[in-house]
Amino acid sequence: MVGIEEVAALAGVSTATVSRALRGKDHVSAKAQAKVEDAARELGYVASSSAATLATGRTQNIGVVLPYIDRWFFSVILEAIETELIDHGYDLTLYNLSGGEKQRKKIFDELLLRKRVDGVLAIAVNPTEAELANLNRMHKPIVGIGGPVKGARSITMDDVAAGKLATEHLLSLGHTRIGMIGGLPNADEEFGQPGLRYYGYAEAMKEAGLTINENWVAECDFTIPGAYVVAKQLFTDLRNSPSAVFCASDEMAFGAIMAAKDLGLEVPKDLSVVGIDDHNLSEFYGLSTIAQKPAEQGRAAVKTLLDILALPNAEDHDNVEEKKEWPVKLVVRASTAKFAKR
Amino acid sequence: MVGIEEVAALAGVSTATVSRALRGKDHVSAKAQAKVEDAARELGYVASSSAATLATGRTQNIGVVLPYIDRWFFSVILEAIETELIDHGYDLTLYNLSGGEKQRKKIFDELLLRKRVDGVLAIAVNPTEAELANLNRMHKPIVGIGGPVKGARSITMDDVAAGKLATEHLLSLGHTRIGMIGGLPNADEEFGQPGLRYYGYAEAMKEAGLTINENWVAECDFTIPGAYVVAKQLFTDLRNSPSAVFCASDEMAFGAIMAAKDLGLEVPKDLSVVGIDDHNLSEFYGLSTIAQKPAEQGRAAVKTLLDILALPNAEDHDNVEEKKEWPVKLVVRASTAKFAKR
DNA sequence: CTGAAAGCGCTTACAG
DNA sequence: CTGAAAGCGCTTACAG
Repeated sequence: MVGIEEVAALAGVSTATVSRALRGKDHVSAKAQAKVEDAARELGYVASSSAATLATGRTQNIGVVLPYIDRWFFSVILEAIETELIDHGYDLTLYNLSGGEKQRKKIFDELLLRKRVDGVLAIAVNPTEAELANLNRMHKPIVGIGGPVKGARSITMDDVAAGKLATEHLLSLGHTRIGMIGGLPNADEEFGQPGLRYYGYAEAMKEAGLTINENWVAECDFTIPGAYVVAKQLFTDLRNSPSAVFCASDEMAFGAIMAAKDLGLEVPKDLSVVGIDDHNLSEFYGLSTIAQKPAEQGRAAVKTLLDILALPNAEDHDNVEEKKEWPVKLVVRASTAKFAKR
Repeated sequence: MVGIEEVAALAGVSTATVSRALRGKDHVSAKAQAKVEDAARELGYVASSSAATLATGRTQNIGVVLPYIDRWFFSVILEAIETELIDHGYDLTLYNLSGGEKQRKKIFDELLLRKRVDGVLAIAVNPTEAELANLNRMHKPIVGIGGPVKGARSITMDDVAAGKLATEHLLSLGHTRIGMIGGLPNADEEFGQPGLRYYGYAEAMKEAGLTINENWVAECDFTIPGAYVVAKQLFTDLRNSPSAVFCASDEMAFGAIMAAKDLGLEVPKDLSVVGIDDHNLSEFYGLSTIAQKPAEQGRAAVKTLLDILALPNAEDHDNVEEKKEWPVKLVVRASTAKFAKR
């Protein structure tokens, strides 16, 4: 395990000069620079990050907290964040909240605070007041994605607007018998996104002067199989069923499309389907959807966080509430079409 | 930022006693223990991990290296590993290799060696000799999953056996016109799994005295859309097409099933399909497949790695080649049936 | 069982 | 531009 002393000895300079040369912060004579670089290379020297952290107070490490990994939105965003952090010389420590309350407590009360990370990225995780207070006490900035974080910065799309935009697309095509698959307002997700998307749907329907048929609104667990089952229920009576369905996620839309197919309904001739996400399989399914570009959201969040960390004063690292709205776009493909009697 | 000194002062003991009480390693009198715990709680003290690492040489952190996150196998295994590590008091630092050669070099030559991790878990990543030599120099154990690691321990299923088992299942049902979708032997994946699975298929066919029809073997990128396209090609001439297809992954099997459906073929009446993985959607698709249980593989790898790290002598941390075969099981569902003329 | 003190390996203000 | 030295905040062998 070669240390800085050995490099200094081989290069014939002090450890201070080695440190300066290798970090490239202070000026070092070209000659010393070269000697140090040669020595470091020859010995295969890599600085110990714990020693550097202890001396500087910076870990060059970001904690990422999320509730799932094995879901499209999360895995895409995680991959983008990781690449972006590495590019900026940061490591990523992963904290998955799937382990329940006890694990969450451990993560927020111990791990994140063990001076292990310089900042936190919270993906669809809403810290409690106490959790945030702890972070503030340590001057650890946190940036949220996938939902607004109370008392801190976040980047998130407007779920109500997304639901409304999707529904209005169906309305614009002449549909009036519009169902919805997704979460109802009381769903206990971290931010109630499912509910928010429902509100957008309800708002659009109301503005169009239409009433919602409650038999055509189905709660669902955001999975393909779940939506498949639920979608079939919407069509128990083909003489009285929706001509269009808004699904609160693309995966549910895939399930709905498959269910329709298996019932002998043609999409979009007999049924229009629109989702939210722009999943990487949406093009394959020809799904019209609301794109939310998670990879770009992730990169933007990394930039926000690193910009804060670049500020020299610790007070500037304090968390302040600041919502940045992420733009949302309708992508029209083959799963939606003008209403036609079937 | 409260440190150990403040806790010691409040508890009226030395920092040595605080450390001992909080780590629970050496014996401490019940009275001192209580005083320290109270003081630590009152101050919200959490030890600095960089200081602890510097003093002990242990980071309590494991580096996980993988080529993708946004793929079923990888996200499932990652989630399982993370939970298991947290349970054992370890953090997980994520290194995704999707950033190309330069990023890989940075990861293996700098990040992993910055004394940041105690050990490495490599998922479907095969370190080069030089990369492994670096790890060995630092006495960092590495355990591989999803492919054998040359010169180190690994847990991996036998891809040839899996391909053979899947093909034999089709043979046992009376099929002789068996196609395959997946990688050909020359595919440049890290370990050539695609090729290995093909060899299993070829071996089974040969042992059954059958020759392979090259028009029925299609290379594919392991995605659903890719397999959909390729599967349709297998059925350009329905009078002369396979009655069964072995797909080297479940996602490709899903694509094949959809393609068959869209062509008006019934699965399994007109076409039997078998995959490899036991993807979480396989039950939904009724897919017969070879289960490889990535979450369990991940947990087993964590156990192997932590067991090594628990050995007190640094030499015991050295890497030795040791392949542990992961058992594989055929799961029969609704996508395979006895051969029948169509 | 407990404390004083050395030491882990860096970084950086200070002095030159 | 460079070096000697203090200091970051823990842990642990040593002595008592």
